Amino acid sequence: MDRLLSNSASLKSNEKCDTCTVRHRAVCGALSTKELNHLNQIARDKNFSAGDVILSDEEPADFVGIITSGAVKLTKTLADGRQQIVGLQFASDFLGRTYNDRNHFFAEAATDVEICSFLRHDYEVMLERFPELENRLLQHTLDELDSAREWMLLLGRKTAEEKVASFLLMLAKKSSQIGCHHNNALTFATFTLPITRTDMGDYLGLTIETVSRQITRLKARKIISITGNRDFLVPDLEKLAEVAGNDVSDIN
Amino acid sequence: MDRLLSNSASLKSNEKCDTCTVRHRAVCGALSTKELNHLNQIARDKNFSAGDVILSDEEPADFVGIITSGAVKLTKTLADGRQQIVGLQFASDFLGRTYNDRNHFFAEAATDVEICSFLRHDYEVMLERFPELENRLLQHTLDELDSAREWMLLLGRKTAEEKVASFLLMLAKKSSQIGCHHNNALTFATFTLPITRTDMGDYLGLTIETVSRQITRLKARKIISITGNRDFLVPDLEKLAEVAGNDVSDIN
DNA sequence: CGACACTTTGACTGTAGTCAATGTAAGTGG
DNA sequence: CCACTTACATTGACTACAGTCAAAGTGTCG
Repeated sequence: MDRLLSNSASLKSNEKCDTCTVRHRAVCGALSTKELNHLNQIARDKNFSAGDVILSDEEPADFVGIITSGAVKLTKTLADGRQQIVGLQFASDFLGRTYNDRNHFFAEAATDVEICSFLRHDYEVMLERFPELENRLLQHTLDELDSAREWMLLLGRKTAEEKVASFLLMLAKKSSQIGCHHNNALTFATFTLPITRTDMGDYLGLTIETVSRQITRLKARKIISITGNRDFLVPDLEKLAEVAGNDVSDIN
Repeated sequence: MDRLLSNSASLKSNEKCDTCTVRHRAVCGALSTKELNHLNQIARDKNFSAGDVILSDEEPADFVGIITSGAVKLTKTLADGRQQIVGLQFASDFLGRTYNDRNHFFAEAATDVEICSFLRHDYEVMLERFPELENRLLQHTLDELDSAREWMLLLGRKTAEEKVASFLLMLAKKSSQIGCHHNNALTFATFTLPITRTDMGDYLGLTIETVSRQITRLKARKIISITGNRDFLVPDLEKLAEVAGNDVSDIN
């Protein structure tokens, strides 16, 4: 602990957890104030600029962490350069692989990113010490698995139009979680794309041209409208959901 | 417990765990003999015939379990009937969703299936009581997430030929885990398809016709040969891996 | 043997990919 | 302030890979 306390500049103060914007949504929300204090002691902030590689599949990662701001893309690449984004993570998401020193993907900062990080080994000790923390991580991992499987359906069976609509719908729903809820019947949404068209293609298993064409079509059909370059407005989420091809039971 | 003990016919005896073929690979491998005894008390065997629905995404599932024999496919379906298999599970895999009474997919028996099952609530109590068990479940879930992401790369970016070759390679590797290891340099493999061509298509995001054509091509190129109808022989795994487009670092 | 389910093969089509050019916006330096 | 660069996005013409529709082939079981 002395080792960790020595660099006081990058250490988080106790109050930092109290004012943390993601605390309740993140895995640490499972902990009591006292327990949180222990975690606090070993946490340190890391900052990345858009484009930075946060984790590589080549070298073992020595840390894990919770994203406190920004967007992170998890990518896998074939030998000839074809790329697939296998996960997009935002504030409050857990980043990194416990119990395995090898990642099977890259994590890249899609925007500027702030991470509340822990040395992997130290964090694993905490997991052992606080079963609630491990339980919360398990639940988070199960949710991620559900999302991954939802995306498998999209990649394997949806058309280009449905793929693009599904992605925009996902962002629209995410933004409304953070922004204001209208009286249960949320009908419209605005949001800003956190990633480029190329990334959209890599996330949806499409080329950038196809993504662009589908966006143009959705615009022409008045299902979306674009203000500025990356700012989207969806006037009727129901209509977008219809195009996305989700059946009623879908939550994601 | 009385309630559970009453139906002695379907109860597992203590010895059953000792002779269990999947014990060491499954999540219960984390437990000591004494702890295992507790789990044993609440376990009961369930049997399903090929085609049976094991879990539905419509009704909440009240049980979870470990597959002791057979193959289970996890499926998701769009409103118009397009289907995607989002996971294939075999002996020793954990089936079901803890901490959530809603499944987001169907689980269907691809072959006849035997499951060592637990009431979901009872199992969650065990998870709380034995942190090693929960830890093992977390690790299993993390591995499943890794596999799901590997499959996202396949679905989003691989060609039909690469998809089929990847699937066959996966089965070949799985069979050699169960069968005999040759002195580290395993060059050939034989295995039996656990699923139909239709299922292969649903797993790979292809039509049955495309799957069939690609298999014919691989046969013509002598990369695989088929004995009987579902029995495959791969003379040179390296060559198959090359067609599958996996880069060297891939483990799965 | 016939019925049925599953698989293969063929001819044709269509969706998304490829290649190429143009458009747009933000930033740099003369 | 304007020309220039650079990165990102859109649009167009053409192509190809996988999908669709249809028919024939194979194997299994009663």
